[in-house]
Amino acid sequence: MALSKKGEFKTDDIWLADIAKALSHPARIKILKILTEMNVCMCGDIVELLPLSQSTVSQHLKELKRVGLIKGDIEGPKVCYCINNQTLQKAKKELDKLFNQVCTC
Amino acid sequence: MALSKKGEFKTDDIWLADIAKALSHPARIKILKILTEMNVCMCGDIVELLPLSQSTVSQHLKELKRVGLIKGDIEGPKVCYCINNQTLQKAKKELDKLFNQVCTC
DNA sequence: TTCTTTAATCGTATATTTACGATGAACGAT
DNA sequence: ATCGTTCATCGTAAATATACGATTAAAGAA
Repeated sequence: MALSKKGEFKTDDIWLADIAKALSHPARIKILKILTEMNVCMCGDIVELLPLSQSTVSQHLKELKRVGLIKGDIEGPKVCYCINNQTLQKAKKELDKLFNQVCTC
Repeated sequence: MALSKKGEFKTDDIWLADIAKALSHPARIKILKILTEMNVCMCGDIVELLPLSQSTVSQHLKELKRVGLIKGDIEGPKVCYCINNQTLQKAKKELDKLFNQVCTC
């Protein structure tokens, strides 16, 4: 693991930081758990389970979608949200890599 | 994994979100890597390796210290920073738990 | 067509984050 | 006692995040 000098940040670090940012709010962590539990569900269902307004939940969903952790399929007026396993798996792998690098235990 | 209703967020989710927040900037990810590579080092050494000012790096170190991911031992005018393996291990465990819950792959 | 449902977006307010230079405090060395 | 080194903190500016209610858009149902 070479430490590059002053230059810019590595693409990998930027990507991982961005994933971490998406996970940096308890509402978004809970949304991921809800989507797992329900397998697939609508925004309204999630609003029911969170102490937040519909517009705020929509914003959190947008952030999770931005980094690709979830997908949203439009079905008429509804939107069917679900976990995006591909990104999730990559995130898991990269986080494992970081912790294995950094953890000396 | 029971989904609690509207109420407040779970303590575990809040803690994990807070750890994720600490990891949500590439500078802080790189700092963790630097501290691993060097084992132990001063703030000045880290400033040398990042495209940020001393005061900004100090703020990032403070954020990592806030969540307990690093420790700082004062040695005269210097401060010796190092990884806090205990918190790191707990973070790894909790993140693994989340991903194992959420990842259906 | 009109009404209802669903969810995104707009407008807005407040708080937090990120960044910098300048200053200050702590300590060792001279 | 003074100087240099090291790092935290202060003051500040700009950007981003979080939250809400109100509005809009899109589609199915009446």
